Amino acid sequence: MIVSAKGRYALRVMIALAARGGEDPVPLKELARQEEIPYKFLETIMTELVKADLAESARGKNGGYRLTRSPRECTAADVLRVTETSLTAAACTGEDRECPRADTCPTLPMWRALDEAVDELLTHYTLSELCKSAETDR
Amino acid sequence: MIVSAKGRYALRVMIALAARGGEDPVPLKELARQEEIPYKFLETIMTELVKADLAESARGKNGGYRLTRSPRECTAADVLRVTETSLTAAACTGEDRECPRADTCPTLPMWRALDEAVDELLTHYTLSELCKSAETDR
DNA sequence: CCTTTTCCTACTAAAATCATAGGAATTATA
DNA sequence: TATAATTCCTATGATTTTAGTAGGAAAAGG
Repeated sequence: MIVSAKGRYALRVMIALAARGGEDPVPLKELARQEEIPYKFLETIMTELVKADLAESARGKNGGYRLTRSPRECTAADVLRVTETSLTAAACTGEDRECPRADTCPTLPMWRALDEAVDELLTHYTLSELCKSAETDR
Repeated sequence: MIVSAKGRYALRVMIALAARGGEDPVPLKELARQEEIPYKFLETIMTELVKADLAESARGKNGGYRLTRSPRECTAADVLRVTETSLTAAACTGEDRECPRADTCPTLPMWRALDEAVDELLTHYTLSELCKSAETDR
């Protein structure tokens, strides 16, 4: 499975926030209920999204979360890069882990192509588009 | 990480077999050494590839493994479909696990698009092409 | 019969994934 | 200023997946 539950939850929540339009912060409780995501798990997810500056929080009564950017300027790739431990196809394609076989590895070009294809596709989906398809599809 | 070590090993071995040209079966011992893959782990991998009819085995002395098909008719997708528990983006996109939210899920179309993109790319790489790029690249 | 090989059945260790628990800090508002 | 609603922080636990190991049975060639 390419995308973890965490990533799917994160995307759903971001889309839900986008659908709300934006002014008032939405409390976690409400998001968790609406999206059927375990409350405490979602808490850890929101923390990551806030740290990554994709969402911002307001503490205390009437607090909650909202997006930092316009839904048109936030892509699925942005979100998933935060939640997924790795979006790259193979260990060898990151900057960090260069495997010793890299020079002669026959599969490396394919992994790179795969990375690129995935990245490009995910970058094409913005939150606002994802909102729209939820309305119009089916 | 999209592709497991098992899948990367499997591809490397299939490419190695393709590179040999084909008549004589290649013993596991030799493949494991050449490709630097743990012997016993590779054994389990080969079992799966044989069951999936991508490779065939010859037991006993002078035995080993060889490809069942021409390298031109075996793609990376064929190999990875055997080794990866799931190549689909999200749990909801398989035939088996239809999540209850599928009807209104805003992300489902994207997961489907992602699945298609990955599949198409991996289907374009045949073993024979992967062999070639190992020779000509760099 | 001996050697080389695959085949079969189990087991295990480590890592990642998916959460849960409990309480402290902050804020609006009555 | 008390209270309720909220996020923030730190830690822990359960389950699943991944990656690999162990030991020997079965087959085949010479």
